Amino acid sequence: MRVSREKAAEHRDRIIDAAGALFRAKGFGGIGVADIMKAADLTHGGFYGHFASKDDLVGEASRRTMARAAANWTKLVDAAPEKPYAALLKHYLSPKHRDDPGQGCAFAALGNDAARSGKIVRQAFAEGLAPLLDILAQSIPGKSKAARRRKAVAAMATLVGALTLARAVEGTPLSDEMLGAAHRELIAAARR
Amino acid sequence: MRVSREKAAEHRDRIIDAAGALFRAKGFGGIGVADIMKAADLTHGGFYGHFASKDDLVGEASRRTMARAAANWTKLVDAAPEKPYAALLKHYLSPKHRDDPGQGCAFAALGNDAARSGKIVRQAFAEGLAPLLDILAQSIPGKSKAARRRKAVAAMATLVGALTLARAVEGTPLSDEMLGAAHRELIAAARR
DNA sequence: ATTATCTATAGATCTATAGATAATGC
DNA sequence: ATTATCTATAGATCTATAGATAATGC
Repeated sequence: MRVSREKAAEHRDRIIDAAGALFRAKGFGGIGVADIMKAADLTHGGFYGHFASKDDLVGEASRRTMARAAANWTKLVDAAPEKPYAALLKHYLSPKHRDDPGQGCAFAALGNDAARSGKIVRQAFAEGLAPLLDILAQSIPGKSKAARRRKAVAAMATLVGALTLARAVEGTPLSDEMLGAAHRELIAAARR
Repeated sequence: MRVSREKAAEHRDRIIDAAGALFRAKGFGGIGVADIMKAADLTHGGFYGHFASKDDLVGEASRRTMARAAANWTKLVDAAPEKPYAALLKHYLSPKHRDDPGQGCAFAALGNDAARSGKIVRQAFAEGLAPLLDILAQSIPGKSKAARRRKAVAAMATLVGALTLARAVEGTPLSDEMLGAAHRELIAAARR
């Protein structure tokens, strides 16, 4: 059956949201169009009325996921104006974040997948990363603007690496140790 | 045609080496058994005489890749006894390493894939990570053994995160900036 | 006789498309 | 009449296996 123009737009929205979660949980190649459509409560064939290809959806879903992350970081920072950096670290390096990749950071969930993707996806990841680095640079203590920027970029690497490794060794004692050590060292680096 | 017992063992070896490179370059799911066998100059069907399943090969190839990394790090550290930590950083965060994932660190190339794998693979990654952390902890300056350990774990997160992100945004200015900022901040943290 | 390898294929899964269906909106 | 969705399927690819082949090594 057909559906109103408004409903169709809502369907497209649901597809992007379902894809955003499933890609992060299983990787770009680990989930098929049919399963994404099933999660959005639509049939497989309808997909190609909304998107030109699966790659097209990969880009859309990645952009939305990263834009939401920036909004979320801004909210976290605004809610803790006296210690914004600590609030970001606590949130990012929590076991809860580690244990729910489908709702978490795109860079920690899909960094390898993006690296293996084409220029368009990598460009989208670069454009999604920039605002997170800006928020970090504004939250982090530091002597000069250049120093804050450098610390922010390195802190992002530590956050993404710690979460990625904590997930890769999940179920072993190294997993919690990874989150704890990264947290403590980032706090120490901020005091420099 | 059949082949000697010795040749068969060499074939198995070649399969594991080809898989080690191809998995790192394309991910566990991004390369098929047929292509791995072709890279090893063998036919597809012969695979199942050497391994019980593709998952079996994933484990073998991961273990070998990580064991070689530990040997390589030891060699790097031994070759620079006066500044072992700096030698490791320079090697790991080089553009050359970024641009050749098939010959590089398994954690930066396959961290996401490992996180989505079963317990057996994650356990293998944990066992492969431990010796790298030990080498880092021995190379890094620090007040106490516990402090060196903590710095080593956090440094590993920074290294893996920086390389992963540099690859994810490869082709944009952020890529080189990521390697440089991680390098400089890790050196600064070691001086604390 | 044993066994490492090869050919051929079964069975599953995945992207993408073609054509039918049915409700919307001019 | 237009168009969003659905059914059905083509074509490609992937893991795994069955059976044939041919060289090794007792």
